[in-house]
Amino acid sequence: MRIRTATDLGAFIRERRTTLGLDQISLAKKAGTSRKWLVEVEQGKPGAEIGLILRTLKSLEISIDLEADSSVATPPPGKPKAPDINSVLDSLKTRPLKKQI
Amino acid sequence: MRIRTATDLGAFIRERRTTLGLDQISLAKKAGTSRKWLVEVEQGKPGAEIGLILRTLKSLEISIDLEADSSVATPPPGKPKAPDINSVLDSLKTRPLKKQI
DNA sequence: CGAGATAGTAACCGAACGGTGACATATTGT
DNA sequence: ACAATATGTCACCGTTCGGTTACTATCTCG
Repeated sequence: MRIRTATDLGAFIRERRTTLGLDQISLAKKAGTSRKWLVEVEQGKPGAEIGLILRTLKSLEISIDLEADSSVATPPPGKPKAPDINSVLDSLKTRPLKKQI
Repeated sequence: MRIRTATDLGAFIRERRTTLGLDQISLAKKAGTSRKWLVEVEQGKPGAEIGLILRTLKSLEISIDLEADSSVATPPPGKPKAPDINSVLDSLKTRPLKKQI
């Protein structure tokens, strides 16, 4: 996926996370960060630095591409995980089942 | 170029900058940042946030690719710039003409 | 040699970040 | 209905970041 903004980055991370069947806590722990930070990134909040990076690359006309290494779900060898239909649906809906009022 | 560390990122930015015949001040101004920050990034100093981003993407097995949009030097239309042989040499040497002692 | 340009470095400082912990909301399963 | 899980949000706070402003070193050109 071509990344242009912090929102792009957040969307891609979230999509990949749900596809892998991970919750925010698990990923935060894996990455050595906090859930708060992950929430902000997934929402596209441009932290100071990432904003500067994106602007710099733009100034240099450099494009950023992110790619999930293995097609759909490739949990680290040894952890089958079996993300069933639910996680796939989640990744499609990003969680719009909220209230619908 | 496949980006794996902050050092990769810095090297790529610096290479692209010199290829375009820009000095740190010009790029910093273009990107809306400071020369200090640019120096640190080019040296591969992983700011807090970029480190987290890289770790997160790694945790999700996402790969990052950077690509200079136009082959060699494509200054924004209207600014020919004409980077002569010198900048090309610079990009090859990264500035090892220092002292050589 | 001297002037100019570019890059690396340092100290200072206000602002923003990132972590922690708690709470609210929403969805799922029993 | 209830508990459990997951996400979003908030306040607090220590740390670090990023900008500014010097100063130095190196290289180039006249």
